[in-house]
Amino acid sequence: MFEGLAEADLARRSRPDAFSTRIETPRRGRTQSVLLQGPERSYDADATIYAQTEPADFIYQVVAGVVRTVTLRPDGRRAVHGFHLPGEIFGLEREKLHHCSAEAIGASRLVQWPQRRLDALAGGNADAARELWIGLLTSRDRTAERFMHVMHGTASEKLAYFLIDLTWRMRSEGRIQLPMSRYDIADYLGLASETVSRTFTVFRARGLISTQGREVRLLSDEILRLSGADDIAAHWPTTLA
Amino acid sequence: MFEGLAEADLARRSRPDAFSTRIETPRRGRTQSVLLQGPERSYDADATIYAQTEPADFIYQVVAGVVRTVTLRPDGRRAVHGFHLPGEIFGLEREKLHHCSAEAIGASRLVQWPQRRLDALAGGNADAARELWIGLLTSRDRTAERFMHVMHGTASEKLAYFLIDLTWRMRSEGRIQLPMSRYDIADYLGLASETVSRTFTVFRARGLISTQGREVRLLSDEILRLSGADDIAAHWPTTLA
DNA sequence: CGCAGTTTTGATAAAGCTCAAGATCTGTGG
DNA sequence: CCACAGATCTTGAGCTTTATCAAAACTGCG
Repeated sequence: MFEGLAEADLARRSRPDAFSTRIETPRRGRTQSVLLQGPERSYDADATIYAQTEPADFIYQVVAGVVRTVTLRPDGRRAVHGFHLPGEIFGLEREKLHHCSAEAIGASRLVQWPQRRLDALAGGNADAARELWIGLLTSRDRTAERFMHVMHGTASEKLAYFLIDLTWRMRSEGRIQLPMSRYDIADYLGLASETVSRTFTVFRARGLISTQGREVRLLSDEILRLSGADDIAAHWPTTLA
Repeated sequence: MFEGLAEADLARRSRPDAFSTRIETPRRGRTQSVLLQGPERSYDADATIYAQTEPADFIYQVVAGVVRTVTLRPDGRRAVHGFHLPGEIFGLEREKLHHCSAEAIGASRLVQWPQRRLDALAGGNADAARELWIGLLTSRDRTAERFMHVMHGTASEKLAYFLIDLTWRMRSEGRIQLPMSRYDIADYLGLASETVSRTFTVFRARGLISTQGREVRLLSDEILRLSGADDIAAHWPTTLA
């Protein structure tokens, strides 16, 4: 089980020149590396892209929107494995079947790519293989990093880490529109949704952030220290919105 | 940061025929796949194999003994990323530097292998590349799986999962000699060492295990249910020692 | 406007952490 | 072989954090 956690970052976190093709994205005028090419497919809000135990024939790259990967735990609770942003790849499996479900959060557009063609790519082309390899190592490291933050941290540290990580991945500078609900965040961080809410309130009271609905502004870089995301902090812009 | 969590299982968890060479191990009469070959190096108990921020020139495979990978967190606490058993590989990094330290638990023997030769292997040989690829996917999945158990579980679930996982990896049937201290276990599971102790006591009282020092016997497969390690449970021998 | 879903707040209880002390184990020197 | 010292492990009591249960405020949308 437990696909998805990591692939989120396979493309985004790896070196910007990771894959063979690249396109200019309108967003913030930066280049965005692209692995997959093919016809786009649209999904409505809350549409299921694939379900647990379905054959894992394709991997996907997000073009627009956000996808969450999810499993239902034995006790009936939901665990969110990851949020997949535009440019990010998910659905890569070791086994023949998907180990968790993928659902669109809001209307989304995706590109899909057959798993077996990826195999060929990884085996046949040394450069591509190397880049895929680095991407996987990166995604493993990201999984491990989130693990450490979430396992050892308080609710504040978890949420701070979540906000910083998401802000970074969205290429934003201190102002993000959260696509997901408090429930999603809670199930992602291993907290109760009420605790997520309360922690937002605490952050607001301490002047670390301001919120309007799902829009969050980071007001103080104290939140960076809270998050313990040293690697991100090192590259953080000096001023916040 | 946060190397090590995953490589633990790179060799062991992947398909048994994962790598090109294999040897017969005396242990329990099973075969054990081996990736690395070369001169062995011995380490005393508590010896440091490599330290954080050192150049990551080699990867290692455990021949005998057990290795733990560790980082010191900003608040001074220690986080144990993984325990590496005989046959398992660790030290594979994406960056040029090691992101955590590796220490021998008890006297150990290791084989080392230059990182760059691994690069060549992955890029040049399609079969080997494929196997390394699968190994990494496996290790990612294992990290994610542990993540889910540890993030959402109670102390009992965490410890049960730890015991089951270790028993499985040690190819044991319900009786293991823990190489690591309660402190190590606590820092691995994100618990206080006192909580680990208390949970052992609870398990003993409920007749799930018996202990003598660091030897643990699993007495009831109820501990399997507790652990939620369904994937392992599916392959579990029907009787416990 | 009003409904359904979401977010926030409040009160209470449970789980696990901290501090503290006692018990057990292990290795070492006599 | 025994005694001792240091480390490891266990147990206890109180406290902090977070989950749980409950309800009120807010939001978006038909």
